[in-house]
Amino acid sequence: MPDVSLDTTLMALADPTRRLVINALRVKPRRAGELVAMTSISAPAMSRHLKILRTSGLIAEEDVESDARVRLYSLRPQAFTDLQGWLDEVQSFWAGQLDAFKAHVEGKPAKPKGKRK
Amino acid sequence: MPDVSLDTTLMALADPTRRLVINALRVKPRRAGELVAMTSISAPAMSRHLKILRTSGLIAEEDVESDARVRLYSLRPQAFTDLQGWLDEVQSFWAGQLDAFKAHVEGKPAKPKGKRK
DNA sequence: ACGATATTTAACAAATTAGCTAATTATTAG
DNA sequence: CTAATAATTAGCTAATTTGTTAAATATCGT
Repeated sequence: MPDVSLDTTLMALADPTRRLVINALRVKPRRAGELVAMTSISAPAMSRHLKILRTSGLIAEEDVESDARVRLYSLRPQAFTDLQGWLDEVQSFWAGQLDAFKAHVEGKPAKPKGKRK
Repeated sequence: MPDVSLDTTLMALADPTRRLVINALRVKPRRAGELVAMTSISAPAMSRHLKILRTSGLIAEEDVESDARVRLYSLRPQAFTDLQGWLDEVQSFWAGQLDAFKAHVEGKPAKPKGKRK
């Protein structure tokens, strides 16, 4: 079962090779070998990156009919959506800060001690 | 010169302690000591986390007039915005591939997965 | 000036990570 | 059947990360 927590999502994305994979899969699903050819790392190294991306829920693995040796990888939007949700939450602080800033500019030394809004 | 690249942003966010700091700063700016008290790590460890967050552009450091020993840390929205931009780009693949995906799903019933291992 | 406080830097150990080559598994093609 | 291909797992090493304690720096209160 994939671990779709924010922690594993961000950990999985915090590697340049894995983001290169993500960007490659944006265009279309790819085989592991294709992804190896796009980078300068070995097949085993790529395999491990793909495993991390898979268990973190960022990509999906799919078998291909014509050749059972091949695994096709593609993006899964859910994990990205969750991350976006967290980012939106974090960003929401800014609206609050803006209010305080406006109050400050308009004459009040905004010192938000209590909870607002 | 903060490094605001996507790489450092994600690397900085891919640590639970640092995200805890981010979440704490959502409410209001905090001193380093406050952040230490919220966690179970030592002050030096927190100091290094704050340095990483600062050099990655996610937080800002500010001196406080009443006491020159303390540093106030607060969120900076720019780095988050950049990350959101990247996420939106990645997500855009989904719209573009919706048709192909629908065709795939509707045209080819889920095939039995080959048993491996 | 002196001791206490807030934070950072230094030095080091433990854990994790990313890479490699070699071996393994599964499947295809001749 | 045998050789080749696609991908993964195993075993090892080097580099990086996170944590700790001790020391350093700077500032405050008396």
